[in-house]
Amino acid sequence: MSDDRRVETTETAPPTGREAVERAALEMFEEQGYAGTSVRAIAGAAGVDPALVIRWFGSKEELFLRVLTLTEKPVPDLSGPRETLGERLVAFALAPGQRDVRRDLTALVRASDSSSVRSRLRQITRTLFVERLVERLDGPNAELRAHLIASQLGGLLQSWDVAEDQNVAAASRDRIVSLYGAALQVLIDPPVK
Amino acid sequence: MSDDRRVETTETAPPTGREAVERAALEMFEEQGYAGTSVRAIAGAAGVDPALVIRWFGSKEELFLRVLTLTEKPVPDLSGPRETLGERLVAFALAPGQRDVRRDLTALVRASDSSSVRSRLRQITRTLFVERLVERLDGPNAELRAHLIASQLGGLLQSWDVAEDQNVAAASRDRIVSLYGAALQVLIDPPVK
DNA sequence: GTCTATATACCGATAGAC
DNA sequence: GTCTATCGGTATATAGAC
Repeated sequence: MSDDRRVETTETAPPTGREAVERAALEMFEEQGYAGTSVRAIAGAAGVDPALVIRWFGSKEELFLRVLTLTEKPVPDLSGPRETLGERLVAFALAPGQRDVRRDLTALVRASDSSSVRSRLRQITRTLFVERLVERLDGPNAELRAHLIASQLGGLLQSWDVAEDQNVAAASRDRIVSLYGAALQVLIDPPVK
Repeated sequence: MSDDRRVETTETAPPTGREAVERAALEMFEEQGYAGTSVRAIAGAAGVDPALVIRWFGSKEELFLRVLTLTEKPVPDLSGPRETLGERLVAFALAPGQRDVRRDLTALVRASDSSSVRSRLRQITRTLFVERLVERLDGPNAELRAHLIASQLGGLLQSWDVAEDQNVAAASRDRIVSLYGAALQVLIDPPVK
C-alpha cells in the first residue's frame, strides 16, 4: 500500500497532502510575502489542518526556506559571445518569462531580516550564478567581479519591482538592456587598469 | 499654555513623550527591522503606554514611515570632477560613516511588502538622489541613467548587507570602489553609441 | 504512526473608564 | 489626555483520539 500510488509527479496530478502544502506555500509567499502569509492561510488553501503544516515542516520559516530554493527555475545562459554577455544578462533578468524568478528573489530579499534567509540568498547567488559566471571571466579578481555583477543585477531587479510601472519600468526594456548591459560589461571584460 | 515650553530641540534634551517614541522607534526599526520590532517594545523603551503609541501615531506602519525618511541623513556630494564621480559615489555608499543610512535603506527594503513603503523608497530615490544627479549628466536618457545608477548603488548596498563579512565584504573596500566605480562611470558618462 | 483538537503566549489595535 | 482591559489575530507546542 505504498509504492505505486504516484506514477509520475510531473504535473496535473491532484497534489497529495505535503505537496499541496508546498505548492500553496510557494504561491502565497510569492504573492503576499513572508509576513503577509499565515500558516493558517496556507493550510486552508491546501485543505489540511494548520497544525499539520508545523508538524510536517517544523516551522513557518523552514517551510519558507524549503519552498524558495529557485532550484527548479531557469538559470541564465552564460554561453555565447562574451562581448554581448552584459546585455544578454540584463535581457534575461527582465524577460517576462522570468517573472517567477523575480518574485522568488523579491520574497527572499524582503524576508532577509532572518539570517537563515540571508544565508539562503548567499547560497543561491553563489551556486546558481557566481560559480558559473566566474568560469567565463578572464583577468584579475574574477570572483569579486562576478559577485559585483550579481549585485548589479540584484539592484536592477529591486528597482524594477519597486518602480511598479513608474520611472524605470516605464522606460523601454530595450533601452535598459542597452544601457545597463554596458555597465555590466565593464565588469565582464578584464579590467584595463 | 503652549508656546514657549520647548526652547530648542537640537540635542541632549531628555526627550519628551512623542519624541522619545520616535527616537526609540527609529533605533529599534534600524536594529531589528519592521517585523522584529513590536509597538510594545517601542513603548517600553520610550517609557510610555503602548496604547498611546497607536493613539499618537495612528498605526505601527505610520510610525515606521514617519521615522524612516532619511531627511536628516547626509546625501552624497555630487560636485567635483565628473570623471571620478563613479568611484566617489561607491566610496560614499560604503563609507563607515554612512552606516545609519545603509541601515535605514535596508529596513525600508525589507519592509517593502507594503506599497506605502515602496512609495517611500521611490520618493527617497527620486528626491535625494536622482533629481540631484540628473543635473550633472549630459547626453540622452539622463533621468533613466540616473535611476539605473541608483539601482547599481542599491544592489551594492544589498549585497554588502547580505554578505555579512563574507564574499563581497571580505574584499578590500578599495578594490570594490575601483571596480564598481568604473561600472557606475559608464552610466555617468554620455553613452557612446 | 498519523492526524485532530486544544493550549499558550504574543501581536496590533480598540473601547471605554478615569 | 492618559491608561486599563480586552478583542481578534498570529505562531507554536502538546495532549490525546484514531
